[in-house]
Amino acid sequence: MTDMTELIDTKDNRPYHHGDLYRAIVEAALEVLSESQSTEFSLRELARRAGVSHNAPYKHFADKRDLLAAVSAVGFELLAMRMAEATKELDGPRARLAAMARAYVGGGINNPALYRLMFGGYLGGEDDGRPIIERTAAHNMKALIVDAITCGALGRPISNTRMIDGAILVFWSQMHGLTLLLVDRLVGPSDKLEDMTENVLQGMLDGLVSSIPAVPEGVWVGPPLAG
Amino acid sequence: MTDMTELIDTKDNRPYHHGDLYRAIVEAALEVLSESQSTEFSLRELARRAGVSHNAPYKHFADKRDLLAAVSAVGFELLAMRMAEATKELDGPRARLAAMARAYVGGGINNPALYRLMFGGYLGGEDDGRPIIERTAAHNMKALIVDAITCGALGRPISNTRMIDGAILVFWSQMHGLTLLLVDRLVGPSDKLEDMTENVLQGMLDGLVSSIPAVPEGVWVGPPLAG
DNA sequence: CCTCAAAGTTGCTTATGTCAACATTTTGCG
DNA sequence: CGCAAAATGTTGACATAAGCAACTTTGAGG
Repeated sequence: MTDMTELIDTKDNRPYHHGDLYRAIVEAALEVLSESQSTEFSLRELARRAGVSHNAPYKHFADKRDLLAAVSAVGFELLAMRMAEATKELDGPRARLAAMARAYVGGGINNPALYRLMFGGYLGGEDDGRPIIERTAAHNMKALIVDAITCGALGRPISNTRMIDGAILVFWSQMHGLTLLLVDRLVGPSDKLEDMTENVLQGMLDGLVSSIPAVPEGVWVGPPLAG
Repeated sequence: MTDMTELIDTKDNRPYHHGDLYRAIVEAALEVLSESQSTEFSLRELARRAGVSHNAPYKHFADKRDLLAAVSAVGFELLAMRMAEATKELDGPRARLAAMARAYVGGGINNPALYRLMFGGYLGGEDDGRPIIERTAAHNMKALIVDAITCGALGRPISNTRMIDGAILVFWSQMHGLTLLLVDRLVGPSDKLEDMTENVLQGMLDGLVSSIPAVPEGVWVGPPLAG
């Protein structure tokens, strides 16, 4: 269990009535989410767990969507930490990439509901322009992948951004897809996760080493930054 | 727009009070789903649209989850049709696989909420053993991919089931991941979908042609059949 | 015809999201 | 220090939803 205490973005730290409701609510949400594996919990339930009245959370979150966005952001931070942790002691860029892949897939399996929430459209809100926070969180995560690739995970250092994006696109979709198929039990069993990841990764990296498909003009890879 | 009239699995066809509420409700759900791009509509809303009382749907669906499972099943059928349609006139197995990939990704982009619903855990219900229907629907879809691969999409016919599953695992996760990254706008823009699909597909197929990673012992690929 | 089960209806209970008005605490500032 | 304003939290209310129960209508089959 990674310690997530530092992660939650408390707007301020002055101990008030409750002390730190914002954090308490987000933590409760993470709890309920991983217990029930569903986002269909109620704000009131979270309030109850935090020992406050049913309307207190509204002083910190505009609505449920807003709360879920915050949870999603924490999820991205956790995943990024997992990936950073997994690669910390590793030198070879390829080994690092492989470790990241394992961490990525493992993180998803570990808490499917959180993973689905993170990638489930709560950060796409171009429509109502609400959540910006988790975009940057997702972006941080991407940076880790970029790093491994530029440093030569594909046999040589890469600097052409089109190619970097191309490689990331392949790597990321592959891992993302594998994770979700595992999460949704369309492939499995998930205790063979390591083998499967290794397998898929191996093939993909071989393919990338022989030819990196540069991304077409105008394509972006990674969450679009605010604006 | 594909005609989906035939797809919906009406339990029986006797025209009763309403005539065919089951179908009407599922159709309403598909409508609302693609309009609102959210599964957070109410059964009552569907009942309203179908012109029946708020409780009528419960004669056809045990609960909301059950209804969503049925919708999900239709989604799989639609996707399978799209894929079949896209490959109908094509001979070369590789061209067929590419066309299927385009259809798969395109189908997701076309109705993100439906796609998320399909792959969003409503068919994993080992926990409560509810939905079986959509598993087989998903399975039918897989068959199309198997076909293309066994027929030589990777340069030669493949018959080793471990290798077939390995190839499908790679192909499927890659397409699935790409689709969801596009759907969630983590990569884009989605009007460059064709280019990106082609790109990713190209690299992946090249990789597969040179070496097909056989799946490890005990791994399954595709929805586990009932039981 | 007449009975019965399927299909649909009305009404109730409990729970939720969210708004509004009110109470309390903290902070910032003269 | 002292107080006004902002930040937090509370109570109450409203509209709406899920789902259960009891009742009514309708079509099918003996």
